[in-house]
Amino acid sequence: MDGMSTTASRGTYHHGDLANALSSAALDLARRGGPEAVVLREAARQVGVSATAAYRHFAGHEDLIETVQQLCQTELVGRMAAELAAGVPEADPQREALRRLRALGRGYVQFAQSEPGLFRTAFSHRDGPLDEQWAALLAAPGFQELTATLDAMADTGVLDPAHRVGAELVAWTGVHGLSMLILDGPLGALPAAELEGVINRVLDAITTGILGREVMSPGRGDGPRGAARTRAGGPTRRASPGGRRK
Amino acid sequence: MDGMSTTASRGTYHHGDLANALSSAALDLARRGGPEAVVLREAARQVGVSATAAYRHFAGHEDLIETVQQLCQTELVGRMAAELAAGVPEADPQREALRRLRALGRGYVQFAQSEPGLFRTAFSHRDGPLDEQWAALLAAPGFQELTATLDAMADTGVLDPAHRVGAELVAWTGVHGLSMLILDGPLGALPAAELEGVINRVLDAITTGILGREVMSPGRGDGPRGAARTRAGGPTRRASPGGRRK
DNA sequence: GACTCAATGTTTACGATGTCAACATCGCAC
DNA sequence: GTGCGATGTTGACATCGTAAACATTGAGTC
Repeated sequence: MDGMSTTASRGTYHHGDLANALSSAALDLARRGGPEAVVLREAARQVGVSATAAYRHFAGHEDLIETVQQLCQTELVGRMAAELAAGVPEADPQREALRRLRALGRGYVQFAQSEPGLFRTAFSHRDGPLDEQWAALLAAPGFQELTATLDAMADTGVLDPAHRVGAELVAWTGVHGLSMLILDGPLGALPAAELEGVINRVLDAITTGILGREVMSPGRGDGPRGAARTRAGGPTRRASPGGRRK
Repeated sequence: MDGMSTTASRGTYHHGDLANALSSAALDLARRGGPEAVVLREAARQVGVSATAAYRHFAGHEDLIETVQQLCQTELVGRMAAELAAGVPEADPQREALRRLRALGRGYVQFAQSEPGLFRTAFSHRDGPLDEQWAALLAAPGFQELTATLDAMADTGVLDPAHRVGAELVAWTGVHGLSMLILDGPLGALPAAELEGVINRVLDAITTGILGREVMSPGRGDGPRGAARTRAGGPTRRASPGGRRK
């Protein structure tokens, strides 16, 4: 996807593909040290160019890191899709849908584990307009697969249509919180084997949470089943992919 | 909790309580702008002291921000406990346990919403030993209440003891992911009313996920129950990281 | 082919930050 | 009172983001 890009001691005055080279270098920095490691001067240094040259292609540090963030998000959904494709499909449509849901979740968490720097960068706090920040992610294959999978769950009958609405957010918040607590929270201290158990436990709970049986104890008839007001509206109206570039 | 602390133009050469004053000032910075706003020189400036004076009380910037992080975590659990105390107890022990679980979750998310800077700082990435970073949080009232509540759920029978193990992490990861996606993710773009719906939807799902009924569709006898390998019981030996100290 | 000029890089410089070293001032024990 | 350790201050340095002024190049145009 990139010729030689980074670390090129060129002889020509003009680089030829500085924008991409800088992005790649910055992405590498993010991979190693997360968002705070993305430093403009260092990226320029690695590309073999003066620091201020970056300003011909990026509005500034903020713009650079924003670009890197997009790349990180792309890698994330890539991993999700990869994990989905890796597994073997099940014959039964219902089980197949559940398998896909889990595969997407695992991909999400595995990406966070294997690329902590990129994951943190993908979700690092930005100030700009949220639409532009997340539009691409939501429209990307990995997330579209999630919607499709949940639809399949509803279609095949595993998932009560009444619980379909907002289901993507239940899944997303679950795996996201899990990933975050592994990277920046106390879960990072767990030994691998134990952590694996926790991950499975949470993924199970996410599935269960999406299926959403009644909340009150089902083993006893006394509980008024209404304890959970499920008035979740349609989330995330899908943002228009407006292309801005200063 | 602090006398006059910040913004004091003192006449004395010695401040008297610089450590606390700096912590408070830094906490304020975190409140406004999150972890990256916690800048040592600015804190010193607000206290009315030279920048390097801070080094008499903190090892450096890292140490300062680490202290602030602890304070943020304390405020978080405080909010959880407050939300718990605010609600009216239910007579039925089962419903009471469920109410408490939800109150803790709401407190968590509400803190993230009302104090985004503090929340982000509370979970900002640190390098140090994880034990020291999280030991206090896990031992704090707010989190102890969570354990107690889940125990109560198990004791009263709402929660199948088989699903008790790891339940705190299901709850935590859920509310944490929700909070994160609101602050640093796409959920921040949602209008308040819609967001409220999403929050309730996710909190419902968390409860359901903890209760953990079987995963395969129960409405139809065909589905071989076991589709989603619910082998969470594995090595989920309670989440508290062993207390090792540097 | 020489000229023009907009795009692309470079040098220099400024303010801000974290941090160190050397110095100043205070309070408290003897 | 006299030291002396604790606490603050001044000055300096490296690094970072960024702006201004200057240099180099390639692509057209005559």
